[in-house]
Amino acid sequence: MKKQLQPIDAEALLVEHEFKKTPLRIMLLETLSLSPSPLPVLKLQRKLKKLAADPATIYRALNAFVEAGIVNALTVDKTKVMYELVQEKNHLHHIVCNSCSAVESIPFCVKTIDQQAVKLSRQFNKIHSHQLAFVGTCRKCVRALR
Amino acid sequence: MKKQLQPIDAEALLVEHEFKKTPLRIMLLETLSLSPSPLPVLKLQRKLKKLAADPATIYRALNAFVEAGIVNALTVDKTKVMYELVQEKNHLHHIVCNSCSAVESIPFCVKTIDQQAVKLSRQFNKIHSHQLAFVGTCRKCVRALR
DNA sequence: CTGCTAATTGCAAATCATTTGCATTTGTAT
DNA sequence: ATACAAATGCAAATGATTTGCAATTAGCAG
Repeated sequence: MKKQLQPIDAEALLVEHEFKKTPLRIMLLETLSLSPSPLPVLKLQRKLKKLAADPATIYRALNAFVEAGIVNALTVDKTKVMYELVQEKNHLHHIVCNSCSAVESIPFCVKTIDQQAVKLSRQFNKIHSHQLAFVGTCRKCVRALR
Repeated sequence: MKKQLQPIDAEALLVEHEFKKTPLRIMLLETLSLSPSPLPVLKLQRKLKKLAADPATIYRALNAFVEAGIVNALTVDKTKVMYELVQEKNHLHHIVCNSCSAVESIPFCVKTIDQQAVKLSRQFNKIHSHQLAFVGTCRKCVRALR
């Protein structure tokens, strides 16, 4: 049972977030929405090569999307930043190959990890480690911010 | 009930992993072992300033430790790499403030996340998101490697 | 304790992904 | 169609991390 990839309405998404609809941004969002796993910048550049897009422009677009909460930037190891569309079903869980760096998104949430972990490890052969981080605001900052 | 920090025997650890016992490495491991949370390179540099250690040396030591499995490199957001000692009780879970970037290690494992999540969010005020990644080896690579 | 050898370090230069300034182009509202 | 702000391309800047190489140091043998 493979996960069905829903193509998104990139233009609507851009309008919703008050971005101008440019070819690069549209194709960027569509590319992300059609990928079964988070994409590193290099792969995005390849996918967008028809547009002869400047790296700077791609970075600017990605950063703007992250800022707007449309896209999630994922960093599993030091050097590898990957981007993925933020979606309902997407709870930001991933599994990464420590050999070839392949990444898969995992379609379940923390709440059910326990039961799924076993299946998961069979699919992926072997899990060596995992990393979990919560992001929030600590009390000190909440105080400081008001 | 605060977590007790156990100072480690840095010299023994170095010997065990066939590293030479140099002042920098000893202090580096001790610093990491006494920190309640993962430390970014910048803070490590500050802590080691008595030794006037060259950044290159610190990076080399950290990379060697990570390679040896003594230290874990944690990257929560794009630019911030942090290092922490790998310890029995340390299951590589963290909570990060999205305002000041403070990081706390979380003393429980995935298996009990469900029950702990509530307490956790009270302590930390508010959790906006979380990120979980498993690292392992995919089938393709297992095949390729033999 | 002394000397030997390989590992470690400091320094300076190189690297590489990402960011930035600025002039030009493009999208959108009027 | 026009105007203005936003987006882009290009080249240069940035900044953390890495690397080459010569000098130093730790560990070991005698």
